[in-house]
Amino acid sequence: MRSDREGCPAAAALEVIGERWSLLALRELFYGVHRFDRIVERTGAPRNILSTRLRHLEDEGVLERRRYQEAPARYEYHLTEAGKTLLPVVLALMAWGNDHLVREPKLMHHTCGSDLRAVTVCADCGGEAHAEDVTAPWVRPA
Amino acid sequence: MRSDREGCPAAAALEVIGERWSLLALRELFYGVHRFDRIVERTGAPRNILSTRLRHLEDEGVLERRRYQEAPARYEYHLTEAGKTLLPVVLALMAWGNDHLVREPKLMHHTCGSDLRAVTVCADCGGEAHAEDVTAPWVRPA
DNA sequence: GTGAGTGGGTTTCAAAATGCAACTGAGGAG
DNA sequence: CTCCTCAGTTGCATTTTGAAACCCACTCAC
Repeated sequence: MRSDREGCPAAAALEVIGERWSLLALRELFYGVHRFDRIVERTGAPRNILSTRLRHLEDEGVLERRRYQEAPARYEYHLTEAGKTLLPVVLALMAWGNDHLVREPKLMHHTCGSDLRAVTVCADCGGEAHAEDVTAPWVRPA
Repeated sequence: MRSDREGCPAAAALEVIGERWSLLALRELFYGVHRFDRIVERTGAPRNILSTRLRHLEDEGVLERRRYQEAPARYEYHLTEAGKTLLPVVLALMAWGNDHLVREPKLMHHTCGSDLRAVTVCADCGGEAHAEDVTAPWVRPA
């Protein structure tokens, strides 16, 4: 990752992946779609914007550009290890959209065999996380 | 929620909470900060932008405006039930920022007594979700 | 060898969103 | 009176976005 930041981790994360189209591009990488033109088609992002987003994500160490062909040089985009750990963010977003927004919920399939209903839990006790668990120590730098 | 949408649930969710400052405003509501001026101070959002964001989130049914005083009429913002279910999104973002971005990780405390390390699991088997669990049926409407 | 297609972009330019600062308006405190 | 609080709104300059066209190096079909 390029730079350490101060303050709230959520705000820091949003600086990396919070711009329009960034998360949709990441979604495609999780889907296994790695090529520029395919990502454009599937997200609907303008080419020039997607171009700057991908560069930003690369700078932040979330994804890497791999040359898969010389002459003419062609590249594909792949998640780094840090990038792969963004899955919970994408999943949480999908789960919420599934539950509250779309007409016909899309099914995701877990490797255990059942439909994936993603929940966020405490790694220690396994209990679901509640709003009361969040306290507010972070004020932006005065 | 106002309107059913088509296509990818993640994209639909981003239409609701994906604009700049929206998630930081929601973070504050989870913290228990409900007043306009406090949210402005703590997020750093421009007042006019925050104003439009809050109205949008209200329209989408994520939060509600409550009058807490007459003459002069004063309002505070509270999460609706649908809004409260956005916690996993905020938590996932925080967890990732904590792990990859900030210099000194912030601790969150779970009600079970230990530090909250949020993980996303399958509700059925309890196993962690992997990228392989995500398949890609959603192309944007041609 | 010419014309169309592929793939990963960049350029151009107009329209839209953002952000800063100042202002408003109804009251309360000193 | 005068200053302060709170929840905004207004005006205007700056930034970002987005649609469309273009570019370049190559390959493939004719």
